[in-house]
Amino acid sequence: MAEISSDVIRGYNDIIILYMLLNDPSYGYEISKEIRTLSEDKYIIKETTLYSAFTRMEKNGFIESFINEDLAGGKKRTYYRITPAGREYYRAKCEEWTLTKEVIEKFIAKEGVVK
Amino acid sequence: MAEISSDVIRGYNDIIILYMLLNDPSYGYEISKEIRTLSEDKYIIKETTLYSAFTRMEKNGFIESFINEDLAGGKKRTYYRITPAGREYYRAKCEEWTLTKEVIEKFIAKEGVVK
DNA sequence: CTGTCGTACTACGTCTGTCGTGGTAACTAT
DNA sequence: ATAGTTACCACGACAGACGTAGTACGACAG
Repeated sequence: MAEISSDVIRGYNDIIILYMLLNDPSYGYEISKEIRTLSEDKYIIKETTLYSAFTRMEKNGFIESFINEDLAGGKKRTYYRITPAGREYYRAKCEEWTLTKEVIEKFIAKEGVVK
Repeated sequence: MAEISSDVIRGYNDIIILYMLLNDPSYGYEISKEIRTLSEDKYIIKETTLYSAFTRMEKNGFIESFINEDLAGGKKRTYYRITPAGREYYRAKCEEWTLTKEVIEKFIAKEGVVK
């Protein structure tokens, strides 16, 4: 199974993470597993990448954190919720994706062109 | 006209440049103009990005440089030619693109899902 | 004959996102 | 007991992209 290099996915981690928050708040560990599942094991986000994305996006106002303390055993978990600015950012990034995809495909040679 | 951010294109500059060398050797200035033309002004590669990609890819054995000294006015120009390893790298990157595209599109919400 | 524009690079330093390493801590199954 | 899973964070390294600036030559306008 081929895997995706980080430089190739770079710039898309934000929208991947935000996608996971569109409907409900969630937290790091769960999001990382969902990304893996949804991508059918093709993309496994690194923990540090994920958590540093949280920090960055919260600083930028795209997500908000809150702590859930009502867990069994008195454990805490940091949840994230997408903000309106985050939704707008997500939407813009999706549009950018469409454009980028079109551009890149101009540079993908059709079978046979690469002799 | 929307423009493409560098993080989004990161990881694809290599294949964009190599695509330009598939048929014939070329040089920096020409390649940059061709990228602009081919992408219909949607992607304008920065000079420094281009030239540092040349250095990197030559180090990796994907391209070879040679100097054309037979230009009017005794001018010199550095040309680049793709190597067999470069062709293989290009091919592999194109495959990776296909996979990446599929993965990312799983995280692009369909109209209406983003309420 | 001076100045600007286009051609064709190169050097240097900065920034940002990703990732490797390693650590903490509590619960859960064997 | 201990290995595994859950859940997270700090620190530093790295690499690619980019901003700024500089060189140098030719063409062409005024």
